[in-house]
Amino acid sequence: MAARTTGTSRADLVADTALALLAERGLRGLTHRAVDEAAGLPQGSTSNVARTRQALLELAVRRLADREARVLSPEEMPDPRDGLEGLADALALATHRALTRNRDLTRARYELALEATRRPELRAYYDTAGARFRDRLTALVTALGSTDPARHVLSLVAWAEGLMFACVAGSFHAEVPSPEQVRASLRELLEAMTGRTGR
Amino acid sequence: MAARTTGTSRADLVADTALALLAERGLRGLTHRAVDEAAGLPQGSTSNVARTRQALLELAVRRLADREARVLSPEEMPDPRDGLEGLADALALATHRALTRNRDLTRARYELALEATRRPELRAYYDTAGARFRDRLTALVTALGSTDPARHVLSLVAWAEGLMFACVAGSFHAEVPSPEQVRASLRELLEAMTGRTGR
DNA sequence: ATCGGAACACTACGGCTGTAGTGGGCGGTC
DNA sequence: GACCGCCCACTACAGCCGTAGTGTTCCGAT
Repeated sequence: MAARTTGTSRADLVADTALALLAERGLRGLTHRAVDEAAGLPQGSTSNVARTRQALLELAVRRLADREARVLSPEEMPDPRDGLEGLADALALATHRALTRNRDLTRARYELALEATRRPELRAYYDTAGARFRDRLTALVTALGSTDPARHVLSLVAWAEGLMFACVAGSFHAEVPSPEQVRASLRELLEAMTGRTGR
Repeated sequence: MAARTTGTSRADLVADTALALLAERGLRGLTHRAVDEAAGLPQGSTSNVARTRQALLELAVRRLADREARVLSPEEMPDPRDGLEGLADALALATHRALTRNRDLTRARYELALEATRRPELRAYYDTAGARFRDRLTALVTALGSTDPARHVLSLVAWAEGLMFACVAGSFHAEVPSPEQVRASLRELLEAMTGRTGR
């Protein structure tokens, strides 16, 4: 649990606690009162920050988008001149972080993604953040000589997303794969996309 | 909604309705009374078939495993002699079906996968079904000359799973990709795994 | 110093959910 | 034909959830 203790506004504290709760107990465990309790706030606090459930979900999604934006920020993106290896390294690192340090955030994201299916207002945040990331990725694979950038970006994102989902929601194994394995698979993928043959 | 109308036992009707509800309204929308109503059964029926919520979830997961087992049955698997193209075709077809005809089933599976994180009893069904499918896939990629079958199977499954999740829970686009695109990407993946270079 | 407003703590309530209990009808058995 | 057991419809109830309302406290502006 353990959301921020200081320095952040009350709304951020509520949002972070909501995300932690989402990761731990799912959508069904996210209630106004549960957030109050988990955050150590007096009863009614969450209700005041976000009166309706819809508002609470939007608060959580907005906060999630904020925190993930920092992780996938341009500074974290590799230099195009680092080529295939640079991109593979950067993506492997981001994936690995999502499964370790930011595991709760990742899990909360999947919970909310499913919910966003039924709440169009939530979709907006996902769509814009996702599109921005994909645009940057498109530029990178194009620079690498991709023969079909749009399809290749979708493929890359799907691969990473599927790996993360499986690790976090346990389709195959609870252990996170070693960064080397992730890098190896990513290199393979990228090589296939650029027509290069593996070593 | 429209679950079965005849021929199936009451328990199956309840389970199918639960799965449909899960796809449409998520875990929060799955309640005993909601199933009664959606299935057109008198109040209390679902409660009798599965008294506790845990029992209802297990019923749904068991039914899901049954229905998916038919889809991913050995008969649907390609003949190893059909080679790379055969495997790519089969996987593309299965993926495409999961996104069209069996879309609700796929969505329900993701809902339950997230819930299974917190309910170990549900995990068992996923684990065994998944392991069986992966074993068959391992044999196929090995026959194709994969240089690292275990990792390659994980990679293939992650790719397909990620694509399906994105299409169903809308990370990038609600439209399902054309089967040709799916096949193209799969061929690329498989070629990379077997060291073959794409034409 | 006073006023106004915002953030906050607390209470209330209608509705829904999970689960237990109870009686009735129906089919198979001696 | 009488009996027994199972499945089923229905009711009951306690707990929790979302949301509205109300009074209070605190702070900045005047």
